Amino acid sequence: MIANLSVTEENYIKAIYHLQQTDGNVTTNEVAEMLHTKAASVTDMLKKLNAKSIVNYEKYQGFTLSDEGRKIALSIVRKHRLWEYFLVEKLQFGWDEVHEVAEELEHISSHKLVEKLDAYLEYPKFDPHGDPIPDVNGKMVFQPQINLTDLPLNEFAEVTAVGSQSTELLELLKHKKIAIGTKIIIKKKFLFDNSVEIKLQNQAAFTISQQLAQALFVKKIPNE
Amino acid sequence: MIANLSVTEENYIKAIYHLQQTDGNVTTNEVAEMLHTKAASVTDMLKKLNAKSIVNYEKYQGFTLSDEGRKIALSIVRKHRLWEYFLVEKLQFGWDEVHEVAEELEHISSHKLVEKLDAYLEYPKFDPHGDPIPDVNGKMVFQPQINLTDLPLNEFAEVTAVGSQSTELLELLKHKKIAIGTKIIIKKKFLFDNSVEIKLQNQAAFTISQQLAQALFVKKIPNE
DNA sequence: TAATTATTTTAGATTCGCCTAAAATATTAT
DNA sequence: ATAATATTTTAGGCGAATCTAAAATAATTA
Repeated sequence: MIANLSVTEENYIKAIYHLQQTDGNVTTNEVAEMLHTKAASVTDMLKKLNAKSIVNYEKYQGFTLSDEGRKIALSIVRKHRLWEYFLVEKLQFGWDEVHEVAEELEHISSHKLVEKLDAYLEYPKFDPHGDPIPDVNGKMVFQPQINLTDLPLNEFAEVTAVGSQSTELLELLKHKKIAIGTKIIIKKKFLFDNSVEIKLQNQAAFTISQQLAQALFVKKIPNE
Repeated sequence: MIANLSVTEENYIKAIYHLQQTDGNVTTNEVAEMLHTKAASVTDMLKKLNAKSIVNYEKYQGFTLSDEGRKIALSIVRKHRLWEYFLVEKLQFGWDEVHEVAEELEHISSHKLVEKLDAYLEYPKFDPHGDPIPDVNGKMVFQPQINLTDLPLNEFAEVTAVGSQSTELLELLKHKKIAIGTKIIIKKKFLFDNSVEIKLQNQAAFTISQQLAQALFVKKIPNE
């Protein structure tokens, strides 16, 4: 069913999928930027993926993943997040160092490997960055979560996900001792620069920038 | 130190290494056959690897791996065998189904991954087929082993390795219930076709072909 | 040793993914 | 509505890895 695809093709499919998730509609230039390539190369690939019925594409009219394309994208995302979980939980990698390795591992083709890995890890629902792991059918848990900037003052919450996997962000989080599962309260919001004063368990309050607050997603938890 | 190599280059290096191990000197045609490609393609690659000082090559005069080439080959073999061990020991794969998956996994580039995997597996010395796993410096345990056809009658021995990873061989071994570690005695050798009658623990004796006997390597063990 | 055969290498194409530069189309602003 | 700008696509080329067919060299045999 799932065709034999090159690593390059898979990377394009994944990029389109992720851009579709945030942007809604995706442009040639956005894909080019995400893959550090040029628009002309993207057009070439779109024609190829269109011929394989992985995207619906008409020139100058934009494109979207087909159902088949989405299925493929989900299987790649599944592999990526399972491997990340494996690297952190079993091999003791830091959650800030697994993304690149998983970028390679996600292209290993054996279906049996993925299913056995999933079983070995006991079917995790979220990866180390808080992103949901699609199951074998592509279904994933929807986690009701809000941006930290939208959390009301003095409400208890827990970090559930981060907005990107950039090493810069992860380095900062590590330094601030913020990770998935960290309990957090907003004590104050400063309108001048939209920075927020937060407090973690057993720690003095401190202030984080608007940019950092926007990169954090949380879910409310019952007050203790 | 270890250059950035394409998967294809790595596969050539590995092929040359393995052929060197058995044959001593390797020919263009042998490499072509092993990689299911043509002699002309091998020549092209030899020129490329020569330019990178990975092989010593002079046209029409044969070729060998350089020290650097051997180092690279060992690191690929190390990864291949560690992954095979992981697949069998942790993910419960059958030893007959891991070879192809490991062919893909061996090209994952992260050094840190290999070392952490090795630690996680507690530094195994042999892969599931009985082949030694090179350590981080390329050193591996030499296992004194003999071909089953050279085992004297009625001496206790234990299977330590198999001569190939072909699915055909592994299927046959599975059916005969012969695996790494199986205790074995030769009861009789038949000169007509060089078949041998063997006996495993708690089993009636049976006869195996010359071809199968030649594919089995054993070490003698103290009589019980 | 000379001729035949086998092996290896070169020459010239092909496919994939990429590029730059120019053309086509769409969007935005005047 | 037209002009200016931005985006996307085409055209043509390049490097990696492959192929087939032909040429060069080595090995074998008569």
